[in-house]
Amino acid sequence: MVALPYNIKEAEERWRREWRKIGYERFDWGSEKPIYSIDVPPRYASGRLHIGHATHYTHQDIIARYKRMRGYNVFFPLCFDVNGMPIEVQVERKLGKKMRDVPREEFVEECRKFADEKIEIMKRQFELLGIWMDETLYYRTDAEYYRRITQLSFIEMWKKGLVYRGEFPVNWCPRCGTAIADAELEYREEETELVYMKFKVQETGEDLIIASTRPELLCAIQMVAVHPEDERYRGLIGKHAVAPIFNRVVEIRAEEGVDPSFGTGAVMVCTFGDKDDVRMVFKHKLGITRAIDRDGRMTEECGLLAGLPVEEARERIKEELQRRGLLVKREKMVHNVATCWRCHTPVEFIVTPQWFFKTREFGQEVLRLADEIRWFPEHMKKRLRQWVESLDWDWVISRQRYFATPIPVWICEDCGYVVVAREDQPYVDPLRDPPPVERCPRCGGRLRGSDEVFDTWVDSSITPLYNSFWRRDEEKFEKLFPMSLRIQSHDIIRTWAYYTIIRSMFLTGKRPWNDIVIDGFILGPDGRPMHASWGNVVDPLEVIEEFGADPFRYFASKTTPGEDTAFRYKEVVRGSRLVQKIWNASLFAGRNSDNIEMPKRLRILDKWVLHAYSRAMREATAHMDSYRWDRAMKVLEDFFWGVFADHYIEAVKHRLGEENTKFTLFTVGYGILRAFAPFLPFVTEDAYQNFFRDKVGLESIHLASWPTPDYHFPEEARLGETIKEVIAAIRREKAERGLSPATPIPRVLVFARGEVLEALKAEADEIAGAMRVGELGIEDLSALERRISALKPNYATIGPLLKGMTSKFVQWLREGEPGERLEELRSGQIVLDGVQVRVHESMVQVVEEWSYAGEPLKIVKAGEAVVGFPTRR
RNA sequence: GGGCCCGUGGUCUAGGCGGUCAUGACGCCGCCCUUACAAGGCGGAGGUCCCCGGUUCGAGUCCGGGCGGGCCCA
Repeated sequence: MVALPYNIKEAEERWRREWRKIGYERFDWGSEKPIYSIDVPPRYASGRLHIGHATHYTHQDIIARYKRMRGYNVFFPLCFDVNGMPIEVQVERKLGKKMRDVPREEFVEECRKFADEKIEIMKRQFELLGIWMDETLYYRTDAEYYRRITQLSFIEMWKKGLVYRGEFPVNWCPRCGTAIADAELEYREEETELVYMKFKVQETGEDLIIASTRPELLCAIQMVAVHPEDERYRGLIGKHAVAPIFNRVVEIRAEEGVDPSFGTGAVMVCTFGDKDDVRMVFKHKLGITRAIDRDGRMTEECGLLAGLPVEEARERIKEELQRRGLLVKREKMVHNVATCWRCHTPVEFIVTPQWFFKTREFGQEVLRLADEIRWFPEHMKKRLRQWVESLDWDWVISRQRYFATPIPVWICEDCGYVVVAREDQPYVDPLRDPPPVERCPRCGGRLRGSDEVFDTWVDSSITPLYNSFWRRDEEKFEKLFPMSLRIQSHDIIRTWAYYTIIRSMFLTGKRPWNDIVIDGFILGPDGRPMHASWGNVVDPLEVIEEFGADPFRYFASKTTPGEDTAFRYKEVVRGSRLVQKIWNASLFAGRNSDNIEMPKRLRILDKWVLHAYSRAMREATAHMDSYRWDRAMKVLEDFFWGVFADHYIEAVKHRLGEENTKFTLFTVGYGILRAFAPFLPFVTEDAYQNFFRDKVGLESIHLASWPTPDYHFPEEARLGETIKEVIAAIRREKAERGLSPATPIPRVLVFARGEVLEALKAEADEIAGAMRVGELGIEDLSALERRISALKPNYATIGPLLKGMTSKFVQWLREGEPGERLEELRSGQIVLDGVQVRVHESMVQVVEEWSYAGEPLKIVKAGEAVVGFPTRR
C-alpha cells in the first residue's frame, strides 16, 4: 500500500542509496553513441556549496540527463579546483600564521588536507542534489596528473614564443606577497584625504598647488601634468616644478588625460600611485623610482619615510608637510581602491620580474574563435568583446605563493638565463627536481629552481584540454575535442571563458567548446546579492532538508539562463506540490494503464490528449535544445497538470477498463514522467519503479529515452477541445451550485452545429459518464430559442438625459413587450406623454431568456458549443 | 564615467517577431472530501505592464531620454 501524502525526503534518501551502487552516470568508452561532453567548472573546494553553485550544477545535471535520454554518451566529470589563494588564505587563518612562517612542504600538506575535507563535504552535497557527475572521470587540479598538463602547456607556449619574463609594473598584494592579475582585483569605495601641497615653479619661484591622495609618493614623482586647455597653467607648460621636502625637480607637461576639475587641475605623476600613473610613465617615457617594496613598505629612496608601511608613511608625510607649512588644505573624498580579491588589502603597483603570457595582441583572434561558439544567451558574447578590447596588459601568470603548480623553470644564478623543463619531465618541481641540463648553457653558471607558481587560472583554463586527453591520448583527444558545452556564470566571462578560449587557441588553434551557456546569479530572497552581513544568505542544504532535492531542483529549473534570479521559496513550495502531483497522477495512470499496441479506434479525447502531448513534447524538446530549461519545464508542467491531470484523467474515470483508456494513460502518463526525469530525478524514479516498471522492464527511468511522440490528430484536437470545455462547464455549474462533482446532475443540454454536433453526439456517453449527467441532450444550435424577457432601466444613463421624465420612461418600459420596446429604443426616438425624446439602447439592460422546446435554460459557452442547464427543477 | 542586462497585480514571474496575452506561481477570500491527490478541484478580489517623449491607425512589446536595480570594467 502506498502511503499518502508522498514522503519526498524518505524516497530521495532511498534512491540516493540505490543509485550509488549502479553508475548510470558513467561515460562509456566502448560506446558507439555520439558524445556529449560538458566542461564542468572544477568546483573550488574551499567550503560548502552555496545556493548559486547548487543551482548551476543542477542546470548542468538537467542537461546531462536530457542528453543521456536523447541517446548521447555523456561525459560529465566530477572535478575540483583547489590551487591557489582562497585555500591558502583559509589555511593561514586556521594555523594563525602567515604562509611564509611555515615550511613550504608543511604548508602545502595543510592545504591539501583542507581541500580533502572540503571535497568530501561537497561530494555529499552533489549526491544530495542528485547531481550525477562521473567519478570515473574525476580530477583535481593539485594532483600531479593535472599539474603535469599545466606544465606541458606552459612548455609548449614557451616554445611558440608566447611566454616572456618581464620587468613590469604589476598589481601586488602586500599581505599575500604576490602579484595578482587585473582580473583578480576588486574595487571598494573608501574615504580618503585629498592633500593640497605647495610646490614651487623652478623658473619663476611662484607657488604651484598640487593635490594628491598619495603624498607619500612625493619621493617618486616623475612629472607634473596639466590639461593642455587649462588657462590657469598655460604659461607653465615646459617649465619645471620642485616637489616639497624632497626637492625633486620634474617637468610640467600637457596631458589630455588630466581632469581639470580634480584638485587644482595640476597633478603629480609618480611610479606608481595608480593605473593612470603606469600609463603616463610609459607614454612619457619617464623614469621609475621604486618607492614601495614587496612588503608594502617604503624603500630607501624615500628618505625620512624609509621602512614605514604605506599607510603610516602617508600620515607621516602629512605631518611633515604641515610642520613645514607646505600643506595648504585637506579635503575628504571618496575614491575607488583596488583591492586583492581574497584578502581585500589595497593593492600597490610595484615593478618586479614576472612571467607573462603574450595575450594582448591576440584580441581579434580570440573574438574570431568566440564567434565559432554558440552563446546562450547571445548577448553575453558582447561582454567578452568589451573585455578583450579594453585589455591594457598581458596576462601575469606567475604568483609568489606555495599551493599551486610550480613554474617548471630553472634560472642561472650568474647570468639569469632561463632553462625550461624538457617535455618529458613534468610533473616536475624545480625546487626538488634537477634541471634538464646540469649547468647554464650560456655561461656555465649554477641553475637554481624557480620558486614561483602559476596563477590558478593557468590550471583551470585548460580544463577542456585536460578532459579531452590532450597530450595524453591522441585518439581520445580527436574524439573529445572540442567539448560540447561549457556552463558558467557571467562574472567570470573575463577570466574563465576568456582564458580558456585563448589557451585553447594557443595550444590547439581551435575553439574549446561548441556551446557556452552563461548562467545568472542567484540573489537573496530580497533581490539583493547574498551577503552574510545583510542576513539574506540561503543555504541550499537547509532548503533540501526542509523540502527535498526535487523541489529545490524545480526552483533551479525555473531560472532563466543569463538572468539573475532572487531565490524564491514559493517556487520550492510549488516544486514540492508538483512532486506530489506527479506521484499521485503516476499512481493513477500506472494502475489503470497497460503497455499495449494502439487500439484501432481511439475516442476523441484520447486523440485530443495524445495530440496535445505530442505538441508539448515538441516544444519542450526545442527549448531543451536551446538550453531554455525554464521554458521546457513550464511547457511540461502546463500540459501535465492543466491538460492531462485536470481534464483527461477526470474525463476518463468512467471508462477505466477500456483498451483506449489503458493505452492512452500509459502512453501519456509514462511519457510525461520520463520528460520530468531530467528535472526531478527522484520522484520520477520512484513513481516509475512503483507504477510503470512492471510494464516497461527497464531497470531505471534514467535509462529510458526522451519521449518524441508524433501523434497528429488535428481534427480531434479541435473537437476534443470543445468536449473538454463542455465537461468543464458542467463541473463549474456543479461547483457553483455547491454540489460535489460526484453528485449526479439530472439534465443538461448541449447545442452545436456541423461536425462539432456530430462529435458531441458520438461522445455523449463520455460527457454524461464523466459528469454523471442523468439525461444529456445534444441538439442543433438552431433549436435554442432566445427571448428578451425584460429590460431593466439603467438609471445612471436615463437620469442625466431625461431628468424629470425618468419615471414616465420607466413606466413606458414596463407597459410594453420587452422585445418591441428594445426595437423602439434602437430607433433613437420615442414619444413620451406627447413629447419626442431622444433615447438610446444603453438606457436599459437587456435580460435574455433562453429555452429549448419551451424549457427555460441557463446558458454557458463551451468552446464551439453552448451548454444549457434547465432552470426549473 | 563606460559596456551588457533587468524594472509587469501584495510578492515573484512568463511574454517581448507591435493589434483578445496582460500568463502563471505564492499569498488572500468563498464554495466543494470527487473511486490519484484538500500539498487537491472550482470560482473570486487584486495591475498606470518604472516615468517622460517619439514612431504607428494601434506599444509591456519598437526608438530616444530619465529614474531604479544587477554584473563586469574604469
